[in-house]
Parts: sequence; C-alpha cells; structure tokens
Amino acid sequence: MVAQTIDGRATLESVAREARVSRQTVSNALHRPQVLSPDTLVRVQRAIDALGYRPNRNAQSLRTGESRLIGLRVDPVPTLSGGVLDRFLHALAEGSREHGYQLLVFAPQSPDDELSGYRDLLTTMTVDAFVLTNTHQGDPRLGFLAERGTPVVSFGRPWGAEDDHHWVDVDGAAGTHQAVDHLVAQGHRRIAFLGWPTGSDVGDDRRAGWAAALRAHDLPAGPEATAAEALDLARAAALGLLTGSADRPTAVVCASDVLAVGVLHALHRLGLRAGADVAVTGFDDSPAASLSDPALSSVRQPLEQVAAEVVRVLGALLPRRPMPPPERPSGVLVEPTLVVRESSRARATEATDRPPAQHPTEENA
Amino acid sequence: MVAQTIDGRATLESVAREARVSRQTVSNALHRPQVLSPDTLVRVQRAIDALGYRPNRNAQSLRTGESRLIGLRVDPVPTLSGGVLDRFLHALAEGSREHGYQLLVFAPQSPDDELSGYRDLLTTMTVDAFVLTNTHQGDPRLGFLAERGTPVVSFGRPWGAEDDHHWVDVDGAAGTHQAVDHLVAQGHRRIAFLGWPTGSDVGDDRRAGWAAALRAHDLPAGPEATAAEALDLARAAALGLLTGSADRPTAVVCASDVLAVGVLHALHRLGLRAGADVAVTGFDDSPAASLSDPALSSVRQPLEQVAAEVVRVLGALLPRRPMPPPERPSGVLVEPTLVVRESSRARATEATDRPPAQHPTEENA
DNA sequence: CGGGGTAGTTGGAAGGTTCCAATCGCTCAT
DNA sequence: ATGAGCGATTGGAACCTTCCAACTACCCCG
Repeated sequence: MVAQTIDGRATLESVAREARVSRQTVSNALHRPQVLSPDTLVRVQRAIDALGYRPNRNAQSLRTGESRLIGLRVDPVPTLSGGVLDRFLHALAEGSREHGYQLLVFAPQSPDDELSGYRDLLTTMTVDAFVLTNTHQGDPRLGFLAERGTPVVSFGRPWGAEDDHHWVDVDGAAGTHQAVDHLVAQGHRRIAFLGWPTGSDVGDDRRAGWAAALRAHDLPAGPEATAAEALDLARAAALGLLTGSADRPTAVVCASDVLAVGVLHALHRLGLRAGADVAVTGFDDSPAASLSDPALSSVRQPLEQVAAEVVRVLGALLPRRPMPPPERPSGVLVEPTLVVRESSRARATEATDRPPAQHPTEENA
Repeated sequence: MVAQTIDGRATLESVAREARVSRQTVSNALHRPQVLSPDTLVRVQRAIDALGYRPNRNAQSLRTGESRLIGLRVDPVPTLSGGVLDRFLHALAEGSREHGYQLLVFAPQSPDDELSGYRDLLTTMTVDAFVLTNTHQGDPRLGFLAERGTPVVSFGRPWGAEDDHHWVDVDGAAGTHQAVDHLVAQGHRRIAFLGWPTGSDVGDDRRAGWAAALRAHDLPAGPEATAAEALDLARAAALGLLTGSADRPTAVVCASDVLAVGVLHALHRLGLRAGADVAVTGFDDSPAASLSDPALSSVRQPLEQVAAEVVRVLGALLPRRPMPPPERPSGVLVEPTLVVRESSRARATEATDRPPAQHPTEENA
C-alpha cells in the first residue's frame, strides 16, 4: 500500500490516499485531532508515519501568510559584546523552536538605510516578527515596525519617553547594587565606580545602581571616573581613580569587564594586589573574566532567561488571533547575578568572614 | 491608477493590472528582462516601483522547491569558542545575502538524535543547504546529508579517510608555524609547545605546525606538554614546562588562548616576565587575548574569509542546474595570521631588532 | 502573396497547504 | 415516521508564484 510520490516526498494528498480519507481529514489530524473519530485518527497517524510525512512549510506559509520565522539582525560591530551574542542566540533559537518558530539571522544591507533589511524581510513575507537588540532612543526601527503592526520585542528597554513597545531587559542597576552589597559584606566602605562616559543609557543605569546601593548602606558617595570601552583608556582612568585622592577606594565597581580588567592592570602597575588590597567587579561575565589574573568577579546577565522571556512575549503577539486584545506594551526586567571570583574576595586571612550565601561562586554559577 | 490590493500587499497580478500586461510578463521583467521589449520593461518597472512590489518568498519557494535558506546549527556548548561564532556568523550572513540566500539558525532538538534537526528542516523543505561546524571523524551528519544529496559545506576538514564532501578550513599548522617563525626572528631558540591532549585533530595539527617549523629552522624539538581547555589545568602544565628541565624554554607556542593565558599565569607565579623572559603565543585571538597582561600574541583565524569561501562553494552547489557536473569534493585551506602583541615582543632594550614586517601588529590587524 | 520563422506576450496549470461551505450518516425528539 | 441537530468527513477554492505550451504580429523569403 505504502505508495510514495515520485521524488519520495509525501504530501497531504499522498497520505490521504494511503489512509483512504480526504486531504482535509489528514490536515485535521495534524491541527485539530479532536474533531476526528478515534479510529480515523489512528489510521491517518499510521499513514503519516508510514510515509514519513511532514507538512511542506512553504505551502503552509503561503496559505496562512505566516512564515513562522523570527528575524534577528547581527551587526558587524558586535552590539552584544564578548560571547554574549553566543549565549543569547542559542537561547533564542532554543526558545523559538519550542514555540514552533525558527530564527532567521540576517546582516544589515546598506549602512545608510537602517530599515531596508527589515522592510525587505517583511514585504517578501519572509519573517513574521523581529527581535531587536541594541535599541536606542528614537530608534527608527521601532516606529517603522510598529507602524505596520509587526510583532516586535526588543532586548533592551525604551529609555526615552514613549515605551509603546514590548521589551525585555536586564536590570543593570540591580547588578551593580548586588556588587556593592557583596563588597560591603566583605567590609568595604570606600567603593568607587568606573563607568562609561555619561549619556549611555545602559551605563548610566549601572552607575545608578552603584550610587543607590551606597545610599542604602549609608555610605558616602565614592569617587568615580569614566572611560570609553577600551583597555588603555580604562587603565588610565583607573590610575587616576586609585591615586587621585588621599584615601584610596578599597573597591571599584565597573560598568563592564573591559573596564574592570583595566582596573586590574592599573592595580598591577601600582603594585597593589587585586582582591586583597582593592576589590574589583566587572559586568557581563565575559570569557575574559574567568581568565584574568586574579579571576574577575562579574555580574552575569541571565541571557537564557532573557531569551525565554523574549520568546514568551513574542509568542503572545504572534498567532494573529481574531480581535487581538489591545494588549498594552509589556516590559519585563530580569535580575542579573554576581559571580564572585578572586578579584573581590578577601584573602585567606579573612576567610573567617561569613561568605554571603546569596552570591553564587563560580562553581555553582 | 495605482490600485493596491486590499491589505496593501502588491502581487504579481496587481502589478500586471497596473502595467496592463499579463502576470507572466511581470515575472519575466524580474527574471529574464532581456526577453521583453524595452518599453514594456520600463512600463512594468514603473508599476513595480509604484506599488512597491516584492515577490512573495513563500510562493516562490513553493513553486520552485527552493527555500533559499541555509541552515546553521548553534550548539549549547559553543563549538566555536570565545567570540569566534560572532564573527563567523556575521560573515556568513553577509555572504549568504550577497548570493540571495539567508541564514536559518536552529538549536539542536534532542541530544540523543543528532540528526533530527537536520532531517526536519529538510523534509519540511525549510532549508536548501547546510553549513556544518565542528565536524568530527565519522560525523553522522555528513553521511546522512550526502545520502540525500543535500548541498553541504563544512567549516573544518575531514581529517579521516573519506573526504567526500566540500569543506573550508583554517590551516592551523601554518598558524603555529608562523608563530615559531616570529619567535625565531626574535632570537628564540628553545621554543616549547603547550597543546591539547593528543587525539584532537585540530590540536594535533597545530602541534604539527610547531614541530615542522622547528625542523625548518634546524632547531631541536622543544619540550612540550598538554592540558585540556581549562585555565587551571593549563597553568599546572605550564608550570611543569617552565620548571621541568635545566634549560628553560624561552618561548611557548600554545594551541589556544586559554592555554596561553595559563602560561602567562604560570610565568607571573614564577616571577618571570612574559614577553621579556619568556615569549608566549596563543591561538584564536579571542577578546581575552587583547585583555591579558601583557597582551597576548595570538594566531587569528580569518573567519570572514572562511565564511566567504563557504558561501562561494555552497553557491556553486546550490542552484540545481540540469545535469550538475559531478564536481569532485573541493577543499579550501585558508591561512591564519599571527597578531603580535607584548607577550611575544622583546622589551625596549631590544627594540633595535628589526620588527618582522610580515607579521601585522595589533594596529593593522 | 502565402508560409515559415521569430520576438514578444499570453492564459492555463501546478506546487501543497488551509479555509470555507457543503454533504453524509446518525440519533433524538416530536 | 420525519425533520432538526450534530458529529464526522468531504471537495472546491484560494494563497502567489513559475513553468509550459500556445498564440499573435510581424518580417522575410520564395
């Protein structure tokens, strides 16, 4: 009985013949099995298995107008630095698959027209939705996509006024706050901050967490400095921070791992021991963090969780149901976790200090 | 005149009406413009522009049986470590686009069935071809895909006997050979190697380059050691290498950046200065390389070039022409480049040495 | 002046799916 | 007994494109 089509690909039609039912019944077996009588269902199932039938995705997409693909742009200059993209991408692909979607990764086409890539994928009906990363204030993509009703979720919140889109973000301020908590628990009182130049939303947020934590602990505002995301600039700024005033900070919270490594270098140059003399924390837990000497404590973004949330929010937007409830734009903020390593751990002499249980160490991170 | 369809999407049909020609003529205008009379062509073109028409990719795919998507699996444990995936992915997306293809990124489904993801994407006609990474000897994917004639190019050569598929790879041996050349030019004579445990094809290849280079320079085989890809193991192995024998090596070539950073740590622990006392080179030029102290010289894989070659080879395989010439499997080997930083540069006192011009320094890398 | 060739253009069909309206076979209440 | 009602199943149409065969002018040559 098992009669394949010429080129071996089973179709709805061929399955229907095999099971001696109509096309539509096979389709129902796949999409609304409850409407079929039990014995018909098993008969169709058997035929499907026998022929190894899998629906042709292109035909489905053509008919339904949905491609079940989610677009994600990868930029030439990595917007998600140092291995962050790796983790996020995998988590996103995984999550999408669980919702029956797949990920289409594309590169920007023309640097002048920011939107062309998105427009193309939409008008050719190649993708149903987008995940945006690295959105900035007044990002033209948000308006453009909202205008044509494309489901969009951005990794990164709308820092500006209009938050008329869905987003998922990591609470950077909570991350630096955690870092300060940890340092205070280690006995530190003068805690400095090394951040990016003012004006970057993410950077300002991380600074705010540090400042708020100092206030929460009734500590005076520590010294601070800024440097762009480059090792030599960070090192120079750190030198200033560590030699500038009479009472040197005993700890430095940084807005990124690169900045933190700059501090480590500065300490080394000054003959100070990171961890023992001055504690340092970074942000992002990039691969470099565990390789630095001493290993760098760093705030780790829960990218798997971010990706899962992104997919969840997108999933609610996607299957264009009849009369979609005018769902208000939803924002989700997830908490990062400090990974404690040597750069912020007191040495053996102070090992009697109760280790703060809420902060995972490398082993269980 | 400009009459959009109800929901705003232009179709071939609507363009045809607008230009007062038949559907087929519009299709010809897109695919075989030379068969149209010049004035018809411009008339159709005008209509296309006026309506903003772009062909529906799903309909095209259904009709032609080609989705114009290339599948790439991203694995939970990053097979391309430390930012390598970032670069490769972007380059691949870019290259695909230039050939009219796009990249579909998927996560493995069930860990037990290695092939299920590939099979699904094929039988649902979601992708036309695959790019494989991290292929190993007897990789089941190669046989499976070859069996059903799927175009495949792997990043990584078939180390085993049967090389019946197309591949692009980086000449790791050439990379370590370059490193040795550079070190010899700096006056080093006792050059050690720190690699991975024997049995890894990639690792063995990198070791072979080091060994061959020593022979080429008439140098005795230096000491060597192995460690798995972990910082503490690398450090321990490096300590053995540096303290084991009477005449300590003055340079260590490593099979990875992690191993090299382990050597840096060991040197620091021994009170030796990396670069000045013992030169060190890594492999992959991961972000951590430029952050280490001192900055690590490292062999950089030309991933952009690899991706371009992958797409080129795939491009030749893809449009299923009538009677495809039984093209023999082609292999492409591209050369990596050593990026020289402080970890392998003699200090100021020896700055009179002529810097080897063939090796780019960080600035022009 | 009629027939073969050609450049340009055309309508029908197919590709595999889902939506829609209709049909079939029963049961149950009247 | 009969028609309403319901669960189960069905065929036709549509989604949009490309392939194929055919058709229309028109030119040229015999």
